[in-house]
Amino acid sequence: MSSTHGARARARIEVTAAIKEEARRQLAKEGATKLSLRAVARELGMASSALYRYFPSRDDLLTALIIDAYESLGEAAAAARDAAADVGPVQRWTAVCVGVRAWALAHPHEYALIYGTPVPGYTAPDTTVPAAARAVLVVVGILRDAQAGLGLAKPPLPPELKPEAVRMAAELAPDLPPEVVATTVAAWAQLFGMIGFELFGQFNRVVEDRDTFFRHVVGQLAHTVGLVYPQQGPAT
Amino acid sequence: MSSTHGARARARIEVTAAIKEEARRQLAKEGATKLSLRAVARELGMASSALYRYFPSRDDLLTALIIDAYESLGEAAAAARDAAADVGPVQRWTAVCVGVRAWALAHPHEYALIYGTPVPGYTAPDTTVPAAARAVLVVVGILRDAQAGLGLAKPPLPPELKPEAVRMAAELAPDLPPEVVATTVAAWAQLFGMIGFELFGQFNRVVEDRDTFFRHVVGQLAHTVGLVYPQQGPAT
DNA sequence: ACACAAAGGAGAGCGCCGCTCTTGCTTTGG
DNA sequence: CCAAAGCAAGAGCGGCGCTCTCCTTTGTGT
Repeated sequence: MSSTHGARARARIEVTAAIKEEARRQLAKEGATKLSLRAVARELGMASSALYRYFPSRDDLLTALIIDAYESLGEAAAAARDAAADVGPVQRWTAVCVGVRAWALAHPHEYALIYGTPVPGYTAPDTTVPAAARAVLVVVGILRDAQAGLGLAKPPLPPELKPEAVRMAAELAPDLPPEVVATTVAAWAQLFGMIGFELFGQFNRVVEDRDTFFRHVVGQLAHTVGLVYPQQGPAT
Repeated sequence: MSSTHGARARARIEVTAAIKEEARRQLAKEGATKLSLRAVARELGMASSALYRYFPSRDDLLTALIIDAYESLGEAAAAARDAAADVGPVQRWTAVCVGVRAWALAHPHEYALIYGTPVPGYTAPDTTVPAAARAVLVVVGILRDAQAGLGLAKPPLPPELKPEAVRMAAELAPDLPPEVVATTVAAWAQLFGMIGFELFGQFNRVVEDRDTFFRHVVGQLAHTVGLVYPQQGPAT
């Protein structure tokens, strides 16, 4: 029971939070490569060596920030879904995609941290996996709702990809058709291709009206994953 | 005309090439963040300060490597296209996409350099733009050939995106339908979403048979950009 | 042919960085 | 009450990007 017993344990929690807070500030301002333990310690008025009592290395600090970033993105996605609770599945899908993009634009360095180039040694610990899954589970939930409601179209899938799709479905959403799960994973990756291109400057001098462009592409993606416009009424 | 006159100018070219070569080696082995001017100089047996006669800063060296990487990718794309000269447009599209992915898998750090997180204060100089365009112009050429041959389907496009599409077409391929150009840009971004996810570990424990998965998604993308299977015969 | 300017190379040094080790001090728990 | 554990601080190591100074080599105009 030495969790939050004494003042010592409490202080440790507070200092850890303060370190992460300051690190996040530097991350947002300068990016991951400029984040330095010495600068964090300096800003907090402590010796740089003392910081190693809380994070054994710079990469461990970054890992903590990565997990927080995944959580933050997951919350943004969930919030976007909840704000679009009373519209059709396609609109809800679009809302979540737009929300994810908005989060990325608002937190570019944190986006880069989780979806950009991995850090030097680049072995993501398994602790990041559940956090990373949160956002994608939001769209999976939308597809689930759509299936229970208006229904889902079954995207085409070549037979040689069927076993892979079945495996993916078993791991991500056993109650959804494998075709839908496989296509959703692809759409998810494609979504972040769009966002990454916009964020990392690949759309400079190419795409100007990015809001409209993004919404259109996301609407097309809704089609490919099996969501259809409610007006068209799928067969049940 | 002091271009390649004396032995001095020649030596400068050679030393510059040697620096880039060694830098590329380190880049391929350790990644961009680990690339250090001092290590390059050490490996070349020269003082680190001497290196600044050739590249005024580390970022300038990186910029040179970025341009080379774009060129390398463009050549890989062109080679894939030429190797698939005698098949239909869809197969040629697929071949180029597969070639781009293969290049990325073979040169992960160079891929990360150009499509991953940009370096901190770094804004891509305009010299990189034409190099970056090479690869995408390869697929534009395929679409051009398809239009001249079996024809192109016109992808759906909402009216509010029409002016944007027209602008993009004017800049990239004036002889192609704006709908096709806009959709191709989106597909290009989506393609790199897939590649980035695979390369940066986002597909770990999610997608296993990545060859098959990638080929399928790329085939679907061929549809969305307006390429149709020759067997189905488009209207002319 | 020779002096002179330009270019390249080498070393020392500045202020950063991540990280370790040692030395004390404070809190904690038996 | 006292040993053990936790924590802060300082010094220090090697490495980094980059600058400055000094010296040698090279090319060139007279």
